[in-house]
Amino acid sequence: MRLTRAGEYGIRCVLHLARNGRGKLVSRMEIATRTDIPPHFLAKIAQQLARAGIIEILQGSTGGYRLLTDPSEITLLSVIEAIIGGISLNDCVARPESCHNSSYCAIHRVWDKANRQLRDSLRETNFVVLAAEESCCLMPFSLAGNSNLSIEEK
Amino acid sequence: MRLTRAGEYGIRCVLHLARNGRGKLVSRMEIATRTDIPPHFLAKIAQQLARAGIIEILQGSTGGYRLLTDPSEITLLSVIEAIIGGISLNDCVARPESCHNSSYCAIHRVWDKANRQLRDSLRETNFVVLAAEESCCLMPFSLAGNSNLSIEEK
DNA sequence: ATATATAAGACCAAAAATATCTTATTTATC
DNA sequence: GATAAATAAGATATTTTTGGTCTTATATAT
Repeated sequence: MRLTRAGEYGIRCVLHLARNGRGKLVSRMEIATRTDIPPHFLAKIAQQLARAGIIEILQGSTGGYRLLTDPSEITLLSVIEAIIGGISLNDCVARPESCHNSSYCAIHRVWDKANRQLRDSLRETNFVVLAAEESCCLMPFSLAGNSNLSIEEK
Repeated sequence: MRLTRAGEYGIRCVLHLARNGRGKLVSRMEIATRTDIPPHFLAKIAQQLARAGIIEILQGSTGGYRLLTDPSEITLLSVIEAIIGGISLNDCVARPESCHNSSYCAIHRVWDKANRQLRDSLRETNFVVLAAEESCCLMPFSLAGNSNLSIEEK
């Protein structure tokens, strides 16, 4: 497991939406601009977030994205796993059947424990906490503005 | 961070050596054959292990590898970090300067904590424990034999 | 000197990650 | 209904990482 760029973008996107509150609709282009995500890449990531039931995508000329659930119910774990799939530190953990007898394997147990701890840490963190605090990966909310942007897609 | 194939091979190599005891010299080809590692790839990995002070490489016609320290002092963490470099779950953790102000960043702290937990788990596990137990990633020691092999590199 | 081992680094191939492009669809508005 | 402005979906391209191989050099025992 590794936090890929896509995973990082997913976090930024949800964090931006969380700072706007649960129901607020934000256009893809605004999110992309504010959080410095390539717009087309964001589209792909948003689809994964939507499939996971985290955001809702609205089409049409006034479309955009918005959170489906309250930021307090959205954890770092759910966002990350929506983007990069299940977290597993090695194959052995993800696919026990790839080993002959993983239940007896000492190495397997170590990775399995580490994997559980990692998931627990990520699950403990929700987006109310993150939205409230400052994050170096994003502009502070106060600077982000809101405004009706008219951003051209090229 | 992710356990790459190279990291997996590094563990297998050290585990095989650990099962032979600290001072025992084992040829590269024997290790490669026993643990199913491509011989040339093993050479590369061994060099990293040697640079980290975990094994010693002996050249010449009776050369091979052997553990420099007691298996009880060798941890999963040291082997893995010898191969894949420092463990970091995201860039933010590896290079704090890559963020504007990572010390204030809520997301940073979550990853940092998870990272510490992971390293702790890996550091707790040494190769005496691993060598004693069965591991699905390797043939059981009893089947591995010892013998003077004359294995052709082709 | 020779045979047999590893050293070291160049090199290549495959996979994954990142990013973009193109065509289609949806929706509000006129 | 036509148009403009947004996203959908998937194909494609680029870059990076990983995995593996090959070649030439060096070391050591006999």
